[in-house]
Amino acid sequence: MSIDLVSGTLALQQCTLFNGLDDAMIGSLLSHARTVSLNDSDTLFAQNDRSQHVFYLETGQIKLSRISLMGQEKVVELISPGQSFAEAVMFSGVSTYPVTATSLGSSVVWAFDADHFKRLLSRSSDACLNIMAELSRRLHQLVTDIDHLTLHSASDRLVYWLLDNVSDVNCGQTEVQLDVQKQVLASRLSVTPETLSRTLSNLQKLGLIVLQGERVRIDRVEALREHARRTWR
Amino acid sequence: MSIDLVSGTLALQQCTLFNGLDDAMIGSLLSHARTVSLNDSDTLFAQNDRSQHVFYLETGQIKLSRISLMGQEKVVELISPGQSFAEAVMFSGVSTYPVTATSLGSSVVWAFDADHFKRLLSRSSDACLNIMAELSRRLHQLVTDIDHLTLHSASDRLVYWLLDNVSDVNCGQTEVQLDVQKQVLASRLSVTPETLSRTLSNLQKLGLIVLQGERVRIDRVEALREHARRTWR
DNA sequence: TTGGCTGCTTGACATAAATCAAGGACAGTT
DNA sequence: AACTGTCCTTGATTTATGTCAAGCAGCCAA
Repeated sequence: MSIDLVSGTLALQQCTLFNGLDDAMIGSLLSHARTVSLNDSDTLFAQNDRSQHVFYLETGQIKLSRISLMGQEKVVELISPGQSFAEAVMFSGVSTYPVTATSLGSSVVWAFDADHFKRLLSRSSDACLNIMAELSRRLHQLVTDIDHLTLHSASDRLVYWLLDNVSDVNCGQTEVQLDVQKQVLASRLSVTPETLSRTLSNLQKLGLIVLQGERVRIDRVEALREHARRTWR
Repeated sequence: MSIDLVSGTLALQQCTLFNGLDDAMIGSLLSHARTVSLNDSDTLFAQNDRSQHVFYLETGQIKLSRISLMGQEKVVELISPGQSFAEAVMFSGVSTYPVTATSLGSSVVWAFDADHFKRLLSRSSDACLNIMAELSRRLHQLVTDIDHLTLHSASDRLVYWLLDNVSDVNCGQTEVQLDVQKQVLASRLSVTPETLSRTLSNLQKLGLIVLQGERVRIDRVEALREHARRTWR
């Protein structure tokens, strides 16, 4: 299905991957793009599939994961609406996706032809600089991830994730919407669902959070932050 | 100190970060560059320092590490001669280094002005595409690192590292030069020096490697590879 | 209601790796 | 040779987290 030019342009301009491109370029991209509708747990592409597209998530949620040699799955990243993904593959010379993209719930993504995109970029170093910025940000994010995964305990990783995902802090009190299944979050944090469950209830026992089904209430954000800082084990 | 134009150009052309630039551009970069000589454990820049340069390592070895809130150090990357580093910061808009760069032994690095470099890039989308490729490669590398750090055991991580660092395979037999202190390697692999020591001697007991001081001999590379594949725990 | 999903929690147990602590191997210096 | 420092190894012990297994809660369909 094709995408409405006006609303499409508006959407892409908000996305770091595209915002160095002028309207004509975006228009050209959109006219070659198509939308893909996915149902829950549909895979958009699998690890080692030939990579020919760059994607933008319009609605829904996409899980990027890797399957290890032993068949274990690890969630590498969770994509939210408005984000682009699979752009790094396009430049790296690798011709297959290094991860599997699965839809959580139903999603709508836009697929852009990678070669076409690259040709456009070769005409705009402005856009290139933007993309380099985006790639660099992701690099830093990954370095921080490694940091958290290796330097800190399961409990700390959870706390960092919670603090990174607070929607809004009002006088030190806030809520976090877990909008993923706990087992997905567990994989993202590299712990088992069991440990995540125990860690959550432990934090509750400590009076740092209150569990309310899909949400987690944090009464004293500072106290939680302090906890992560102090309990380095 | 300034850098010889001819040998400098030759060197930079070998480095992915620079090989999209034409000779004139490289010349311009070199004329603004300066060399920095470092002694063992000198720091080139520290985490949170203002970032103004991009670096190329001529000789020696550089350790990029992060200090966590609790003062623990984690080695993020080891730079070898011929590699560039700190280029991601330049694009990301962040104005401080996210890691600390320390010299292991004495090193010589070339420092390039980041703004000057960026100005050159804005005139060559060819060079940009090259750099994007390089950044993407690093992204994939980091994703793989996370994979190894979280999906596999300490022993597996060591085996992967050894296999990644074999110099040359002759009829299934080869050697790995550990050219870093074991404690640095341990940090890179996110284990304690004690565990690394035990793991190494355990692999030796299994007849998979032979320890020879600074080097590790691998008699049957395939057997080692098989070991990592089988012992998923 | 009943039954059958699927996801979450909880408990008992196993284990890899960290920690704590001591000793050994070198290399450099006096 | 003896001293000193740094790095590495080895052993004993602890601990966080994974594993296995059972039970519970919510949800949908028949």
